[in-house]
Amino acid sequence: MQQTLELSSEVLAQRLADSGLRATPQREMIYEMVLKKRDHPTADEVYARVRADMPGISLATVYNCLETLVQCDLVRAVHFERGPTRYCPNLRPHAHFHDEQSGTIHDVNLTPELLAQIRAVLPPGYDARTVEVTFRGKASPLTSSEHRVAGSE
Amino acid sequence: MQQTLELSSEVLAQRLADSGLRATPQREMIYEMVLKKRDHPTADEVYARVRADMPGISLATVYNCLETLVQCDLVRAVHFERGPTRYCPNLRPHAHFHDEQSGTIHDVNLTPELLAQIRAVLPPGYDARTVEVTFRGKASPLTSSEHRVAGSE
DNA sequence: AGTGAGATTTAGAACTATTCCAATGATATA
DNA sequence: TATATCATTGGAATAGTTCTAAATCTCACT
Repeated sequence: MQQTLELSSEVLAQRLADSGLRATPQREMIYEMVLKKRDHPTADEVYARVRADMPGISLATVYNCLETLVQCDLVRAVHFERGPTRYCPNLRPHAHFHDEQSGTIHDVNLTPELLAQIRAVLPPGYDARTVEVTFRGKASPLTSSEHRVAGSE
Repeated sequence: MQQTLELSSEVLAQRLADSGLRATPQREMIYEMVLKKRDHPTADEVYARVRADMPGISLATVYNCLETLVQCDLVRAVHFERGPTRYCPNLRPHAHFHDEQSGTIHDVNLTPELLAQIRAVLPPGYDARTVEVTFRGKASPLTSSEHRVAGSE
């Protein structure tokens, strides 16, 4: 598990610089927070977590920073159902399993092969930048704790 | 193309009855409207279309009826991005291609085989009721008109 | 046909999530 | 250090949806 071989703050600073943006304490804090707990928080949840360490931050800034992180390809915004946008720090190809009973979300790895097969259904002329796969159903309690990767509170 | 071999109003009445609900003019009208133009309208768009024929209908009723149709499995609610819920009358297994330039949505057929393969990535204990596949990208104009199945205005 | 129970519709208020805005504060560069 | 630009902030504004309470309709039963 090489998580901090490259410091996330450096990755952030680099990506921001690439887009002509500045590294600010708010952006760093929010990026750290989203990476730390690898679930799918809403802006409000991020706001709550960040305020513990940075009490003066505003909700507008949380929205701004999350949007910036999305622009820099450091997190992804997802919309599982109607309701608040959720932010996903997992950048590897994966599907989302939405447990309808608990409301939790589990990441499920996708192989490049399967992704290629899915893309193959597109008629010529369709150029997909991204592919999203979402399951909805129930995960039986016994296995859900073992396989659980991430979920909302 | 056997679209009205079984009258859609009868299908609706049956499904409603199955759930102990009544067939009302508003429910029938909204169901007809959604079937007639097979795109992915928002509640507001349905409201606008329905009002032409039924001027007194309220937006709340449109929301209520659409929700009822979703409960009866006659249409599906989809959320492509932050923004209004869209309603999809296509009940066959299909993916959605979201053209990022035009904002239009195209249905893309999915084979049962591919769906089975996708489901196969789930670890044991995960029981998926539904699978959703969404592409985002651009459809080149030449082919998009040929393959276009449905889109928002 | 009349009546009551419950289902349905309606208008508008309330609510949630998000964006906009104008003022303030921070930063990099000349 | 002045200046231009970028970023943050709080509050107002907006969009989409849900809630609420009253009016209306429908059905089953007389």
